[in-house]
Amino acid sequence: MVKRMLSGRKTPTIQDVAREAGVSTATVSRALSSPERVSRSTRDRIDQAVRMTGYTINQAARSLRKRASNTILVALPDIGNPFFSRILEAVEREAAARQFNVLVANRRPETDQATRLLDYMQSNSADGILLFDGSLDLERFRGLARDSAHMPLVVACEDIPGSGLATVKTDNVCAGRRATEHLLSLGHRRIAHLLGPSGNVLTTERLQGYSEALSAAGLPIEREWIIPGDFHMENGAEAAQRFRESESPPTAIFCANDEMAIGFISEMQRHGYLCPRDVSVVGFDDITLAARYHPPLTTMRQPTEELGHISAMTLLDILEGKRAANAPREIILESQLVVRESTAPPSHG
Amino acid sequence: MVKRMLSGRKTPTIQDVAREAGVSTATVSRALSSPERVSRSTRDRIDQAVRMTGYTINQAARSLRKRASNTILVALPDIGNPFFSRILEAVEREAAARQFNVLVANRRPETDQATRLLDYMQSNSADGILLFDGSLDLERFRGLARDSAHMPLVVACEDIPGSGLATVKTDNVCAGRRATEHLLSLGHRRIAHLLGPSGNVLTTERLQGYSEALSAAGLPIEREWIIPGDFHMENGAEAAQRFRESESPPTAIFCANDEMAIGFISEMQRHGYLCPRDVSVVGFDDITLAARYHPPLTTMRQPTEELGHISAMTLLDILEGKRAANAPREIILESQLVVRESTAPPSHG
DNA sequence: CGAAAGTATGTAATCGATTGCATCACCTAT
DNA sequence: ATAGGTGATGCAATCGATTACATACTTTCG
Repeated sequence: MVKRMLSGRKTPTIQDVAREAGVSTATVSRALSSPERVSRSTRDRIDQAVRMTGYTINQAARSLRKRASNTILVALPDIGNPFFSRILEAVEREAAARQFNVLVANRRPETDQATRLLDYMQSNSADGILLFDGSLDLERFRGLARDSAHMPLVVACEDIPGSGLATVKTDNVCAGRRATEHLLSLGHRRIAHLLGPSGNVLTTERLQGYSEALSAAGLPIEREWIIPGDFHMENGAEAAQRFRESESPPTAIFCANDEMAIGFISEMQRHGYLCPRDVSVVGFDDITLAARYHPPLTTMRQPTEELGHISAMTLLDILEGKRAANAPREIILESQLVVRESTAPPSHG
Repeated sequence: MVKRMLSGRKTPTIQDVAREAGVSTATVSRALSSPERVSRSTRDRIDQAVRMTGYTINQAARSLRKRASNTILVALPDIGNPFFSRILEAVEREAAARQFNVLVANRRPETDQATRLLDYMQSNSADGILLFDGSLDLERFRGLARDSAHMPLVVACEDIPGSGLATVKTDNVCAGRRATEHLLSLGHRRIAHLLGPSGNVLTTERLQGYSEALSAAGLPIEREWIIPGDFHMENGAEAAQRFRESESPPTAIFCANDEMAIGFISEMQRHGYLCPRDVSVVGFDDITLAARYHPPLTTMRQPTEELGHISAMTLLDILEGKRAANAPREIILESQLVVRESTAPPSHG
């Protein structure tokens, strides 16, 4: 009876296991999800039957009935960026350890991201969202949601002040200030800042830290040396051009991420300038390559691993009811100044 | 009737839409998935009702009934590696454009990956797998699967010769040969090779290309200068140490990826050696940073974007029945030698 | 001894969308 | 006028797991 189906059979269902073990499907279901509710002997028979049939649960059926997909959605602005892909790596690790699947949604300029993300939730494809995309209009997103109060959503890296949402981020203002203070302490007085993408909280916070440090040192903030960027290496190269064309360029620059810092240094070196001899550079993130760049990059290290790990933990805790959804908290991680060789005192004060 | 439910309501279902539009659920379902099968007027009423209720489909219910999840699984060895995260980016773009979700599964050393991946399939969480993880024991994986012949699986980057599986890869042997030939043509005679992870097809193929080139030039293959690695920068640094400690080190090295090349150069430079003056280096992949490294890296460019795009297309075509699952084909993309400044003739022949 | 509580299991409704088959109205051709 | 065809729609079974409730049996204790 059993053997004749060996070939050409369908995927075994819980019915097959029940029949094989001589119990009802209810018992099988219980044996699998709460073993302590089933007697030892029945449990053994069921385990045996599971092995015999090669049964695996049908997630779709389970999701339908339980109204939960055991899946989280990770919304990223740029998977290709090592900073985010490292975070994704940590998120995936934590999720896998807790038997959750991870869906990724990269930003797509041509698509309305708020609608897209919402759709994942409303269609029951994901139970919660881990939002790393600072460009999403969160207000609108929550406006669209019919039940935004109970939407399991953890905002990471960026935040919406006063939104009351669970948030995991780093101390960007402070980090921006410390990066700038490092340059000031080396004796630099004319310090440029290469911005992140406009409209991004990260950008404004790092800029604020930069401004605070300059003001505290009694230095003016020169509009001209606050340079637009969007986290790509190309922006660094553009900034380098502006430096080279200037009559009296700054002696240092604080870049809102490492890629731009590398783009900047690379382009300067291509034209015969040396870092840190001619210009000091501080980056942000401490991507793997920063330590191996030439010169090794001074940068504000973000706790990438932790950002991913803790934000995932927070979301999963909410989903598993280990944490009240309406008791949000802001977790702020510390950045760390890593001094390497791309910064030095200015050559002529 | 309708309005009283405005607050505290459940997610609307197809039943709600049917009631609202005064038709059966069957008609609503048809109106949504094959509009041409319902009359113009009914369709309009249904569209209207969908808007009224804010209906979105319940994917779990649909998956259960259709036995398909509209989701693909991307299995990667290392999300954090920019080479793979760029690929993932391209995959996600293609999938999103075709309304497919993307689940990611990064390799986890402590877990049996074959079982894990299979589970995604058998539990109906994913309809197909895009396999970039060269370390998976594919034979065993297919052995475990009860129905491996019909399993929608596209192998990318690596391949299993004779497996008959749909494959998208680059010409690694050829690329390895050309990278080595480039060094030979500059006049190098003692050329080291820094390997990828052992047991990986990529590794053996690139090594084969390297060996072919040396043999063709009538040069011996020195075991000592085939150095183990696993694609991490640290390996490059270790290789550098071996160079420095050698009485008569090679004048050039071909590294199986850019990270290791950068690790190598960085460590050499740290000890006062210069690239390419003291040693020429060829990398592999052409990650974004390669062009901006110092010196800019000579490397074999892999068509990352295309690898992701084409492999995703292939898998999705299979899933959508646009391509027979049993009519597999091997697609081989060309790599391209990008000569920059990390290679030069040896200083003393 | 008998009521109450506890344990193990079964029955059947349920989650929400899809689809084979049946039905009905209307049209056309012989 | 009738048979056959076509197009639009409804009915109800179905996908596979979960779980509230019911049932049967066992243990405990006054």
